[in-house]
Amino acid sequence: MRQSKLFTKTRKEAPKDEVSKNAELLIRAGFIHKEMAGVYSFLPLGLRVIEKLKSVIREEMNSSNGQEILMSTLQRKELWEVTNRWGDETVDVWFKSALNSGGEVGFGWSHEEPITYMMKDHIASFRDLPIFVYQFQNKLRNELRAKSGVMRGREFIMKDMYSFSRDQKEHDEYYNGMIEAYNKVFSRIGLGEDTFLTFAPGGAFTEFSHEFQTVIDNGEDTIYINKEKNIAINDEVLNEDTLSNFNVTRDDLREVKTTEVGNIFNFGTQKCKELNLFYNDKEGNKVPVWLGSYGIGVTRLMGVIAEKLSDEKGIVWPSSVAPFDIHLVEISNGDEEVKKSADELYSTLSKNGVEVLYDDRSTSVGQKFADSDLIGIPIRVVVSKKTLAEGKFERVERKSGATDMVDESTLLSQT
RNA sequence: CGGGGCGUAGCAUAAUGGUAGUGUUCACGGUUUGGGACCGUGCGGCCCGGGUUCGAUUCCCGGCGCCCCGACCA
Repeated sequence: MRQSKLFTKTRKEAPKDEVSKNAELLIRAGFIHKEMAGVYSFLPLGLRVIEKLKSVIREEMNSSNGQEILMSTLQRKELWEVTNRWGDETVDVWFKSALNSGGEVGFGWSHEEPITYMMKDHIASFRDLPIFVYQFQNKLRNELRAKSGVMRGREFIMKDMYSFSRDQKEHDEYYNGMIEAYNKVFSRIGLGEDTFLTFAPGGAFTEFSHEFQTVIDNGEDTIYINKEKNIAINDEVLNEDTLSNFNVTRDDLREVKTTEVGNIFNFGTQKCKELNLFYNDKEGNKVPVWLGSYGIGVTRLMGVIAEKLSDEKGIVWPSSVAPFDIHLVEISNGDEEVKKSADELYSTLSKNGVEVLYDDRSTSVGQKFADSDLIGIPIRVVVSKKTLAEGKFERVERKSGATDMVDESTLLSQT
């Protein structure tokens, strides 16, 4: 994409109503626009990051036999009344609205109830199971206090997967496989080192649920970790019992601030019993389905990455989720030869599937480099009189600043 | 929801009971040209409602919005 056509502008200063680093950087670089507290729109660069994150997650979900769907945002009141989760006393984040034709609907803050109910259409026999479905959906939650930029919003994009299994064994197998899939996701998007599978409060059926917690300075959760023993425990469940369970003492653990980027949860058979989702086994017995739910906060991930993987100059996107592969910057100052060389490189790279943001604007070098650092594409390629004279292109790694001179074929294999 | 803070131009920031200055962005002209370059000209603003006052952006009351701490967080 030619940057001269990109409608978004960068800013030197962050708006005063944003204090969180993620929102400051994402707004300054033109990735997102704030609509209201806790609600952000995604601009071209931001949307590209979201789509990259989605495709990494999608690949791992598909590898785990997940089938992608898209459920509605509007949800039936009656469904949630069945499980006693419509009332504001039980769920305090509901957005609700009245239908002009009468009745009331809810805006989905979760999809466990609707999807379980929907599966009644498709699950009748043990032959129909297991089923694994997922979606990327905007969740709407009437949070009392939105905060920390895109980290805790009232509207956000979430990947939610649901597993429907015949029995506990089948459920556990998938659940454990999903832990592996999640680890792959976080590792692929550059958060693997600092993301921990964390034991957290369970529900009525299990002692623990599992959260994926990423270490971050302004995190809203506190967990206790021991890297050597590969143990992470949410402070909500840190007690003597838990400690002895894991055969550690408090002194073995280090306290860190984190944010929850993923959560996997075992519902057992309760949800399906409540919503009357049963199947017939081989003997013709009516058996309740096992439900598991697996979430990843996609927009929150964007914030975590922007915040964690950044320096004083701007964002440093990992290549797996960067909005473009290469930031091509021409320093022609009106020199036709330089301009032509950059144009040609842009065209060749684009034709060969390299995603390039081409800074073809007639603005100062300083402006271009500052914007480039702020936007944070992993590789910058500079075309100037200097590089033209050498017959090569200058390649700069955003993360390290490492610079070398390369030819076109090297850049073609840059993805 | 409890506590605290803040609403001035697209963004950032100042002063003021007598209608507002600066930086940046933007437009135009000129000089520059490997790190947000310089000079000049120009466009553009006091959150909403009520009160006090001859006069309110300023003081008072209410509302709305935003941020932070806490509580909450499937």
